[in-house]
Amino acid sequence: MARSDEAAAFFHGVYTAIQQIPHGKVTTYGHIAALIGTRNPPPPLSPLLSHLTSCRSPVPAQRPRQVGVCLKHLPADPSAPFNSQNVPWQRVINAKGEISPRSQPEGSTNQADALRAEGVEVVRGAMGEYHVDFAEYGWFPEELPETDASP
DNA sequence: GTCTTGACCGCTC
DNA sequence: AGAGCGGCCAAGA
Repeated sequence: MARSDEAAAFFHGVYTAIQQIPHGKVTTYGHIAALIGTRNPPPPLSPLLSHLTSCRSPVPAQRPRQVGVCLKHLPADPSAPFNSQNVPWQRVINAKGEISPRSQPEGSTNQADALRAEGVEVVRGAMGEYHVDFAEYGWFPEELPETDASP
């Protein structure tokens, strides 16, 4: 199994998990990674990924960073299976409940605007950072819901 | 080929 | 209570 397949499976899992986020709700990069790790070894995911998840703690805590990379590489092409239009990347924020000020400051602003458009109350911090209240808008399911009814 | 960086998280000082 | 550091995986130069 080439690592590219592992990466593809990881990307697929990340995008699929993000698509499960309900409208008007937000979650964290870490939780997305946790969902993929907590999820039982599914057929699409190769055994190596499962091994990595079970090797250490039940949930590897270093995946979240890669989740951000996945979103970074999220194609904007509508024809792609997963694109910025199908995947609500805007509903993913960091564990501090804030929008990471990544490279382009406009990106965070756009993300905050998109969240507000969904009815999410985004509070701007004193340092210009955007904060979202998890207690009201957080979405942290234990596992991914079985949307796909084809076992 | 190798090296550095990155939309992060948790623990430690 | 606040700030700093290490660690993991993958893409880009």
